[in-house]
Amino acid sequence: MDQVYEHLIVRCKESGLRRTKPLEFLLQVMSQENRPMTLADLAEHPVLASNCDKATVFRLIGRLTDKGIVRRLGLHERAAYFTLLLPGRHQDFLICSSCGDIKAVKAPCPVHQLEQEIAEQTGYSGLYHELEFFGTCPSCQPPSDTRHSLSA
Amino acid sequence: MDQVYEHLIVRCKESGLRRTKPLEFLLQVMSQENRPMTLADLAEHPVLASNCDKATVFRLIGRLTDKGIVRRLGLHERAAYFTLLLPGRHQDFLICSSCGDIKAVKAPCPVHQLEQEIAEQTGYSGLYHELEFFGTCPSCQPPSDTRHSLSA
DNA sequence: ATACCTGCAAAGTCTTTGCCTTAGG
DNA sequence: CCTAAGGCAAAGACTTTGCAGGTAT
Repeated sequence: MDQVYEHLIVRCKESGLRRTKPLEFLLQVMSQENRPMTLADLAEHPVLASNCDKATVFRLIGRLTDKGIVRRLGLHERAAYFTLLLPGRHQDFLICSSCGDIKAVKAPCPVHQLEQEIAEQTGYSGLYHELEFFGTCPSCQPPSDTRHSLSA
Repeated sequence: MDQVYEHLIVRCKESGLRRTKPLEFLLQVMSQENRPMTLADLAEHPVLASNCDKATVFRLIGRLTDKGIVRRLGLHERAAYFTLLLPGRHQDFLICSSCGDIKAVKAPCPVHQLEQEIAEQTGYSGLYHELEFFGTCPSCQPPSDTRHSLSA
């Protein structure tokens, strides 16, 4: 836990971020909580609430995301996504982090068995899952030499 | 495609929704696009933009979600979630749709191979994925008889 | 005929930015 | 010293709601 914190501090330094109090507090909170958190979760956490501004947390998160130290979860646009729920049809998605293009994954989803196990082990009911793959689509990749794009 | 539309119309009727123009247009658009869409995607779609108000789309989506005809994707609170990106550590999550509790899934993630295949088949680079399980946690389930909750 | 639904517009909530000050390296 | 980072406050963006009139059943 504390090891994680130290690791993060090092990576921030390597990334050229200045070691400020707010940064330290933020990393401390995130490494302790170890779960996805919203800006509000973070900013309202006692440690952060009493030590730095919401805007600072916001900008820190932005920098950490740029440096690849933090990841923003979910379909990226800042808006809710909705999809039809059709009986017997389950879709997984492939999303381009750059242009935001979303397409359905053709391959069968390999998660159903795990879903079953989780239901049994945790007592959760009405279980379903969402699986998204993120990456950079061929059109958004920097033009290199002779890469064959097998699909658009 | 049109079959899907008809199916949806039927389900809406069964759910007690009135068959209004905006509803028809919305279902038409969603069944044609067949991908996750934001409220803005929907409301700004030519068909909907010229035929109904944003607020109407919003309320329709709400009703459809209540009826289980549409699903809202992602971690549900209306806010972005952030998580640490630690080398060699991948986390999948189990989220309670009712209380919003988020915990990490213990079991190893079964998706890596598929991820590999997708990278090869689509030409996407820098691929990663997010997998979330949603359901109702034991504490949020209506108290029934003698269910053993094997974990909290 | 009535309850549900729509459109318009305003209010709310969370996010994002400007600007000046502070402080890390 | 110089420039990145912080704090405060205002502006933005998307979502959500109130209300009055329309319409499916």
